[in-house]
Amino acid sequence: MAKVKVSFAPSVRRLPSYLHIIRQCQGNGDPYISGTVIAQELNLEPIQVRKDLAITGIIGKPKKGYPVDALIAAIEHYLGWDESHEAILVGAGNLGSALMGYQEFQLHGLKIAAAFDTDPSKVGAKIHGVTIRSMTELEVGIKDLKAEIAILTVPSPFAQATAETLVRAGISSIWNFTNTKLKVPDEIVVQREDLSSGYALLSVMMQNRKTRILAK
Amino acid sequence: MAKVKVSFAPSVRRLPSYLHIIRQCQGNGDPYISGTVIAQELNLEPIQVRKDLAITGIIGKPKKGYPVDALIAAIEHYLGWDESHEAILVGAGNLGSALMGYQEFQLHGLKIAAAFDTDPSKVGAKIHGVTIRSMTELEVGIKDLKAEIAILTVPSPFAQATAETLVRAGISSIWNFTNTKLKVPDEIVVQREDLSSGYALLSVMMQNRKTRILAK
DNA sequence: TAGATTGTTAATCGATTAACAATC
DNA sequence: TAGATTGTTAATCGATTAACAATC
Repeated sequence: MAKVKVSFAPSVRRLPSYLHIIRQCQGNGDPYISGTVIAQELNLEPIQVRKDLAITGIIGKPKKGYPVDALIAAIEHYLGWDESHEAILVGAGNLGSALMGYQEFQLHGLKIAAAFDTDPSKVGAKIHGVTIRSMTELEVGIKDLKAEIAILTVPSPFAQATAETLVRAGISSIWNFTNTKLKVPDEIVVQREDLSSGYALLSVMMQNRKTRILAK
Repeated sequence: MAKVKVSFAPSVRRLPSYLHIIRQCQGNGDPYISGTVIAQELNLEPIQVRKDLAITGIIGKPKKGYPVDALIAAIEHYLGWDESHEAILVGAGNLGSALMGYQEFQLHGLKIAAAFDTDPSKVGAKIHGVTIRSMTELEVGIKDLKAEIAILTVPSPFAQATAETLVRAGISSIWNFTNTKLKVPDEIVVQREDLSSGYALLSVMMQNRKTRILAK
C-alpha cells in the first residue's frame, strides 16, 4: 500500500461529512464521485478531500473519481462503522434521552443496549426503546452486556465519580458529554463532546461580524 | 495593549474549559489562579494556557497568577457572554428539547425566546418553559422577537430550506445541529455542531487502542 | 487524443512548544 | 532575596495548500 502521511484528527472528523455526500450520490445511482465534487459541496479544497480519502486506502480513477460503493465501504471500514459496538448510556436526562433517539448512531454500529439513571421513577421505563436501569446495577450491567462504550450524560458534578465506576466495570471507551475533563487511566479512550466550545466560537464570530460591519 | 499573535479557533474553543476551572477556584475563595494550575487540571501545557488567556487582554502577576474575578470577567467579555442574545430554536424534537433544557446557555447570555415546530400537536405547548409556535409563524416570529441567533435542530432533509427562511427573516447567526452543510450568504455566521465527527474520532481511537494492545 | 482528475512530493501556513528575560 | 510565574520572541511541529507528473 502506498505510504500515506496524513493529518489525523481533522481528517478523521471530516470523513462523516464525506460519507453523507457520497451516500446521496449513491442514491442518485452515480457509480463514481470525484474529490472535486465533494469539495465543492462542503466548501473545501479538492486536494484536502483527496488527502483525507487516501487514509482510508481507497484508490481513485483519474478522470472519473472514486467508485461510490467501494468508497463508502472503505470509509465505513476505516471508522469501524461496519461492525457493531455495544454501548450503555449513563444519565437518562434531556441530553441522554435525545441521544437514545438518534437513529443515525445505530446505522453506524453503535448499539445502546441499556441506560442507567439514579431517578427511581425512571427505572424500568423505556426511552426510545432503551430500558432504564438503576444506577446501582451499573457495574454488573456493564459486565452482563459486555459493553465497551459508555455514553456519559450525567450532570457534571457526578462525571468524575461515574467515570471511575465505569473504568472499574471494565469499560474501555467513554464518550463524554459533560463539561468535566475526566481523569482516567491512559488506556481508556475518551472523546469529549463540548457544546460550550462550539458556542464560544459562534459568539466570537458574531462579534467579529459586527466589528467587520461597523468598519465598512 | 500588547500585540498578541494567537491561534484563533482552537484557543477560543478552550476558553470555556478554562472558565469552568476558574469558576471552581472562585468558589474556593482563591483570589489568584496560575496558568500552571489550569494546565495541570486540563492536561495542557502551561504555555498554551498563558497564550490563550492573553487573547482576552488579561494581565497576570508573576509568581501569583491571574486575578480570578478579573479573569472570569475578561473571558466572559471576550466571548460576549456578559450580554444577552435573543435566540429562537427551530425543530423541537429530541435534541431541540434537550437544548431548551440546558440551563448553562442562559448563564452565558443565550436566551431561547421561542421554539418552532411543524407538528400541530406540539404547537402551543411549553418545553422547559419555552413556548412552541407553528413553523408557519417562523418569519414573523423572528422579526417580533428580534432574534439574532437561530438554533437549527430540524431533521437534516429540511435544514437547507429552513436556513433560507431564517436568512430571509433576518437571522444573522445559525447554530447548526444538522449534518447538512448549509449554503447561506457569506455575512451569515454559521457554527455547525457535528456529533458524527466526534463519534468518528472515538471510533478510530478505539481501533488504534486495540492494535496498540495487540502489538504488545 | 485531450483533458479532467488522481496521487505524490514540496512549499506554505498556522498552531504549539521551547527558551528565557522580566518581575513580583 | 530567591524562586515561581508571567509575557515575548524564536523554534518546532503538524496540517493545509500548491505544483505537477501520471493516467484513464
